[in-house]
Amino acid sequence: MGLRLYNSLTRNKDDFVPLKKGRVGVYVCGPTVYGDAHLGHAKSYVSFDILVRYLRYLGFDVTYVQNITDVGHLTDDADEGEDKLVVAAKKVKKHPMAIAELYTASYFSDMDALNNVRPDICPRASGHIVEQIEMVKILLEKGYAYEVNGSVYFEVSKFAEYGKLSGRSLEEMKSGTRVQVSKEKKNPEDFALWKKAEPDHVMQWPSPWGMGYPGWHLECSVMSTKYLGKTFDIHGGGLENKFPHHECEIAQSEAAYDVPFAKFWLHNNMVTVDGQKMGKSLNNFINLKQVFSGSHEKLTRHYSPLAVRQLVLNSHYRSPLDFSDAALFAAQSGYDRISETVKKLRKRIQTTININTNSNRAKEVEDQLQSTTKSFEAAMNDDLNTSIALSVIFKLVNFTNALLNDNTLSKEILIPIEEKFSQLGGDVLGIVVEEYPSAGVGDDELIDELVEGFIQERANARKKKDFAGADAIRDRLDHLGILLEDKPGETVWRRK
RNA sequence: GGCGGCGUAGCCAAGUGGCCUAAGGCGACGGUUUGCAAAACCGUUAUUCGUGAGUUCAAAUCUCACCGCCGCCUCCA
Repeated sequence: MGLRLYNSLTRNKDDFVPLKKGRVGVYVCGPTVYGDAHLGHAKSYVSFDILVRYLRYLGFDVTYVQNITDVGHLTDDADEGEDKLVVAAKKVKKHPMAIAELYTASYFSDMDALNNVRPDICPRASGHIVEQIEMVKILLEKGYAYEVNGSVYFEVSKFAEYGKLSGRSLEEMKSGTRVQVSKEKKNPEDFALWKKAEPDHVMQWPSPWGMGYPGWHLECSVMSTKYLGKTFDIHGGGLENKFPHHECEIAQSEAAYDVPFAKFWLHNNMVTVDGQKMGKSLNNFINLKQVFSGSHEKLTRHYSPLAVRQLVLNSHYRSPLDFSDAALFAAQSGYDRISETVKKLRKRIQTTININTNSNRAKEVEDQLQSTTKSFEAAMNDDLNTSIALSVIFKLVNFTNALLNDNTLSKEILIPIEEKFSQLGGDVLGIVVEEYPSAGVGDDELIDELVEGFIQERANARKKKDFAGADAIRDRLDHLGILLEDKPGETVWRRK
């Protein structure tokens, strides 16, 4: 059975069949770059990273497009508020584009740390103003939009299928009194395609309707079409953008081109922090950099980026995920366990002399790897059930550790296990990496030397049966976050 | 007010009619190992899935009611 994905458009798990055999176009709503990436970004982009990685594992040639929003999203009401980038820029007295540049770099650095593959194309909204103006022109020509006083609005009632994604009817929306009515709009549900800019507005461009800037839904329609075509395979984004953002994208694109927009709509769920909604305007969000360094009052320690990744994979992308210090701690422990096993396995492969001494275990290993692959693919095929996929990796961890107790294994038996870890845990899930730092992360030689010195001292004490002295050394190092482990013939250390 | 979702062990979390006397991880406890630890391995840790009623041969999974939590409807991944 092949890959099935939950399609928000059909409200069903549909068999995934690409439009063009062997090729898949994926568009994911990217970040608005006016602040550091937070836990919500982690869940969202790890989830879609897994989609892309798994599609590639299945052999598809994937084009992954993720935009960078550097203009156009406003602070409060869709058509009345300020540009968020402008607000952030004013605070530090910089040009909005400088803010966009700063946080774009910050975003990629955090996503790299989470081991997300880079999208193939990361188009900027500000770099596609011309195309956005073109699309507005088409919508005006076709009678789906109207111009008022230098601004252009999309007339929602002209698009019969408006609401098909979010399941809202126009009647419902009309009854909702919370939509602030702009006096320029014919109907409250109409949305801006192009907004007239006041003279002091920093971000503005010339257009047939005067100086202005694009509406907040337009960029995704334009850039997905430019790089993936008018109809493409998968559009992903956060659940909170299902309405109105994605609904408006569909309306604009299908009205303009008369062909279906995205075939599959995937929505990932939200994160909470200690059970509370995390929102940019609520000021309770935790940045990824704070998690990686441990510098947030809600955190008792720092956590590895890949532990955060593992916590995301521990639940399903369509389930909400609650971040808490305890949950992060658990994910870190689990991540460390997998890492230690893979390290141990690789070390054994390196040090094992290549003689076939215990080939009767080869069948056992082969069976295990086969069932691992089968269970893993079954889980991922079922709407990317990473929680089960992760449990399959843990079963392989358990199997491997038990196997490694046998000292008579040949290299040939161990190599396929390592390859399986690298493929499923590495290529697909992204939590097994090619190179692990030898000891503590980022430690310089000085620390290495110092710890080795203490280990030597302790070894001398132990030789003399001075266990109190030996324990004192270990305790002091433990206090500094350095763990000693006595292995046969050597003592190794790592950071907590 | 309208729309949608969730409530599973100490914690995170999968499962959505029979394979469930409910994956997996963390934690805790016991054992093997160790000078003692750590790591690893073995074992224990929900007879029960918010509460109550119903449908069914069969329910964590379907229906209804109630309680609690959350999201969207306004920028947000």
